[in-house]
Amino acid sequence: MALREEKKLQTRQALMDAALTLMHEGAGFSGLSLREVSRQAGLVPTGFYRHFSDLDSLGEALAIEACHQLRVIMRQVRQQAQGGAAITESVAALVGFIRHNPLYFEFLARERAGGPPKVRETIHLEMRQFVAELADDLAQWPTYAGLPHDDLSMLADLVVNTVIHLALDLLALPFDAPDVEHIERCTKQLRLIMLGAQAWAPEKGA
Amino acid sequence: MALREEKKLQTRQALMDAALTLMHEGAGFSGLSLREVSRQAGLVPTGFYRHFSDLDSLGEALAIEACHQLRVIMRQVRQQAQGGAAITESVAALVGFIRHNPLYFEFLARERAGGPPKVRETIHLEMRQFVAELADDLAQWPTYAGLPHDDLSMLADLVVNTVIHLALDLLALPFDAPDVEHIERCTKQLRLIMLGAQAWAPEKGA
DNA sequence: TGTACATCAGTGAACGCGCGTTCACTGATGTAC
DNA sequence: TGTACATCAGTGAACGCGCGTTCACTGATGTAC
Repeated sequence: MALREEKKLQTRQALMDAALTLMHEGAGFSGLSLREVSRQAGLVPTGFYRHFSDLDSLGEALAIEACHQLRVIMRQVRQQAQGGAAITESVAALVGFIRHNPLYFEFLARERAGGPPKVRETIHLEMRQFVAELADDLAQWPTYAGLPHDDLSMLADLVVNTVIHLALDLLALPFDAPDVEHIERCTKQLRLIMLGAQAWAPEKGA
Repeated sequence: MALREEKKLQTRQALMDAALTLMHEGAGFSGLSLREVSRQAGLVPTGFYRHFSDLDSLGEALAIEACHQLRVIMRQVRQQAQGGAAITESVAALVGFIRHNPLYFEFLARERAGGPPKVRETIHLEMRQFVAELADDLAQWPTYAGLPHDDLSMLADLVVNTVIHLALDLLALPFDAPDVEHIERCTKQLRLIMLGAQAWAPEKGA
């Protein structure tokens, strides 16, 4: 029962890749058609139903997988950061990951606001999870240890936001365009946020 | 030639409103059809062509109008801010505007990342304009007067971003849901950013 | 003011097309004995 | 190991439907005289 199962998973992945590829070229997930995606995956339209009940279901699978990938990346970046790397290096690492596998990031960035309700909901829940994890991390730092949970969450939200905005900007550029400007701006913004947090901490911790 | 022209403008506006209404209920601009929009506007499909050459052209018109509205609002909010109002009041004013006319904001927030290329481009250009205007404003403040133009632009970008994120969150909520939490978080974030900017200013101005 | 003509926003029929979904099928893969 | 049967990923024909777009039209509004 191994060979058959494996081939099925491959086809399923081919469908997801096909959707991402078409979205990259076109007008977002809502603009896709079941036949178009199946064709791109080298599958006859009716074969689609062996893997997903409809297009929305594929959309949810994409949202879940994209969030999973982002989570893995965020964990690595955070581990680097705990190893003492500065903001500059963390941002560079994130940019590397984005450039390495851009299609899932593009999906997240575009459908977070513009996608079908179910997809938006899935992404939204995952994002809250990221923010919570980052807030827990920040609580470990001596500078922010005294902050109430609410404030840590607010800070983490601001950081995640700023980074997502960088991702959006990078994905909007052609693949070979110079991106130094955007990366530097984001790095500065994060440094400014951290300065703000330091000024915020004693004020609130007192 | 006044009556006819006026009626035509009314129908054009009806088409734009129809598109916004359908987008609010459904899956974004890419999910709209020309016939659907025309029907919602009380117009026969072929009548659409008297006003727009195709759906994308309507999309561009929506982008331009939405940006125009946002610009007007931002100007008012900034004038209030120059009158000495604190961040809290500025945010409250912005929230009021968003709640008062949410559909154009929803269009901007959703299609900024997820829409067709032309629409994204239009919104992107307008956003850069906002950021530039805000940067000019900030340069008037004594605290930031010494900052280089790049840093002001970076700061303005961060502020605009944070506010847009608030708008996205508010629009994702049901109309009558409690939004105090989000508003407070955004207000805190802006205060933190301003603290960061104050710490940043002498560092760079020296 | 009245008349004859021009404009043009909105109509309605018609077209070919890609869509999502159904159904019965094929044949390779997996299982039982 | 060999055989008979079960499973099920992928096929291909067929359907009814809404789509975008064309075309010739109608009749209210606007203009010239």
